[in-house]
Amino acid sequence: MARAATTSDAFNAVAEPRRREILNYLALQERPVGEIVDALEMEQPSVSKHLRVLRDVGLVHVRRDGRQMLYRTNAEAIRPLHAWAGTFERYWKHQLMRVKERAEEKQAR
Amino acid sequence: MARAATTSDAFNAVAEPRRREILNYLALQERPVGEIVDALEMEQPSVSKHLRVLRDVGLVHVRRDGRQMLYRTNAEAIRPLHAWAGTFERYWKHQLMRVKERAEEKQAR
DNA sequence: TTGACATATTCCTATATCGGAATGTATTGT
DNA sequence: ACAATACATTCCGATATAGGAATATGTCAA
Repeated sequence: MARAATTSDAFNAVAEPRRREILNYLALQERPVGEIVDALEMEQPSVSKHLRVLRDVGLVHVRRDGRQMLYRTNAEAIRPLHAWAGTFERYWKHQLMRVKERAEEKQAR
Repeated sequence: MARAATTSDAFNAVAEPRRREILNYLALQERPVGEIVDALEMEQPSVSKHLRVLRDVGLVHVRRDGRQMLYRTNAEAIRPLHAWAGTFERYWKHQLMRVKERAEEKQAR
């Protein structure tokens, strides 16, 4: 078999650096495609395709305004990702504490 | 061109569901490959390959113990992911607040 | 209706996997 | 040294992109 489809979930969608850039850019406020193209210096078809993926997994919302399409990041859809990563928080805190303890032991000697 | 290499960063590495399962499993304590194979019901070569990817991006640590290789999740490497997703927290909180406000307005009428 | 503008989609190609099967390598026990 | 155990790697085939170029679609303005 081959790899899982990118459109399957948020994890795959944000694996692409360009799509993360787009999400960052659209977090503050909605923007038309043309502005994304200019701001991020990407080809228009490329932006449209990435937006399509982001839209399919619900990471962005769209609405039409005349001939423009206004996109904005749907932060809600990023929560599961944050939540998953967050389950490891206690572990890295614990790891950091051990590093700190060792440093203090060394200091004591 | 084609897609970015999976081994390039943590985002790509965790895009694969099986690798997330492995990370979850190895978070609590280190385990030999064989136990991962049994616990997650995956083929041994498959597990080894996923571990290789995780190791290349620093998401797991390894040490040898006799003929076993003991792997454990390096939670530290997940922090950047958590941090990135966390930058959107204020937005989803804001969105939720608006939803709540609308509900209350409706209630008032 | 026609033309211009803003986006989306399609077609094509090179490449990056993922899984399965087979094989290679390292370490231990006898 | 040799067999057994525990993993890792390689080779293969099917599929999923990402990007570029060209084209299609939708909307507004005159």
